[in-house]
Amino acid sequence: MRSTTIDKLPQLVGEQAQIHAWVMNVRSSGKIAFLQLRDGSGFVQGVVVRNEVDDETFELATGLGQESSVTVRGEVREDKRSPSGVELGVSEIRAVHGSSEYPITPKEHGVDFLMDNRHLYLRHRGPWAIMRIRDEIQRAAHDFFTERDFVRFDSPFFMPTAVEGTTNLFEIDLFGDDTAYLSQSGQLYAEAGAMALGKVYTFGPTFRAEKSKTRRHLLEFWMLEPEVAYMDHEGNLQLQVDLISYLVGRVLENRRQELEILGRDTSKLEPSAQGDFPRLTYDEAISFLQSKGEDIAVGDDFGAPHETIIGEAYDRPVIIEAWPSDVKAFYMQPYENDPTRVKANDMIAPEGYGEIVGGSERIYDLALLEKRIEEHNLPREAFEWYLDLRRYGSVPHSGFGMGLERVVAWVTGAKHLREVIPFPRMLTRLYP
RNA sequence: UCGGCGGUAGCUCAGUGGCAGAGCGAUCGGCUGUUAACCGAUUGGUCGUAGGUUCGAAUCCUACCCGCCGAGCCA
Repeated sequence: MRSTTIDKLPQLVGEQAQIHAWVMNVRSSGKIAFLQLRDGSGFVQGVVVRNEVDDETFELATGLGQESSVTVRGEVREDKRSPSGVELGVSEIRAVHGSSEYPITPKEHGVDFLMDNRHLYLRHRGPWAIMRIRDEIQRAAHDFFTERDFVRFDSPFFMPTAVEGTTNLFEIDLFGDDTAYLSQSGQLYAEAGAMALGKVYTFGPTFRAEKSKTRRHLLEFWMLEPEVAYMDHEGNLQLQVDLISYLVGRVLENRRQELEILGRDTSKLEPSAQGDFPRLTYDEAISFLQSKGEDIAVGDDFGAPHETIIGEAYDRPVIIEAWPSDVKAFYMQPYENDPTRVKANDMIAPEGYGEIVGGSERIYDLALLEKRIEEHNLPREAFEWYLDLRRYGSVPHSGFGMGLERVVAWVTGAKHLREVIPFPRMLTRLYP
């Protein structure tokens, strides 16, 4: 008999099947036992009836500890009570490996305990659903850029200097002679890539040594950063809206079961799949916040509560553009008619998930970029190669960064970013 | 770094000066359709750490450690 996987069982009703699985839980009476089985592809209930199997098999079934690994054979049966519509009438069980005193019991647990046991907790329904949605979003992003003839372009993780002088970086000792920093963004290198290949995107882990202890921060997170030569601010916004609406659409299309396991209200996601995201200028956003009674003035950056207030006003992500240049990074292109504002935007997710995208048109004039580097007190020598991009055939170009975990958290409805990455790295957690 | 809350059995928690508790888990037994199954029994403790007050401290005091939530910073 050929082995199959649980997700394929609904197509095999009435047939014999064999699966390689783990036992999540056993419920039994004297004459019947129910095995909750999982194999990574899905979940199914195995039913073992005493007078249909030999004594040895029945005793094996009722004695299986939580997370024992088993190979199970039986008949696939339709059953209305099962979420997948089928169950397995077990005729044969082979124990692969036992398990006893499994720490994560079928009752409630605290966050810290589950994070201590993250390597095991990943086996459970909620994390399973989230990891499959995370995968779908990454896969969809690659498809999106592939369809648009982008080239994936990998930027280094060891950096000679800060991309944006403001954030703290992790230092790496290079044999005592030199110091490198872990990348906080692949953007500058992506700009070089865009000049070589036209349309590129980087995707990889980035590191921020910020002592942030909130649900929206990790020390290590994954960022998707497209960069496009000859693309202006308007084109940049369009690309962002197209990408985000595409990602949400793909999850709604291919990961319904996972969203249901998570109890996600999909009606709250559907508008975001349609595109047509609202746009506010920075000044309009400030006025809006003031009208809500917030103590904020033009020139201030937004805090997390401000982002939440704006995000909650719309049923889909909202774009905030035309930022004051001094609250944003050094490389952002000012407006021709108002040099105090830059062609930069944030995209704020609904439901309080905060900023999911930050992007801008980049400065392409050499003199202006040199001036900004000086104004921001950045080490000029580390940026010579970056300035070269403005010396030889400089062109307008734009790009943005999307925080993968922020997007996955929003789409899945997760309470904390640590839930949406397999092994979160935080101020208070490096293990497992 | 700052503010708030917390640390008691493997897990989730109750216990505010007088014998260390419950539910779940685990173990054993029962039960023919269970859905975090149910019923009975058994098992289980450095009350975060150190010091202090007291006849007596999980409980009061001091210091420290750790965690959670929020702020700042950011994606």
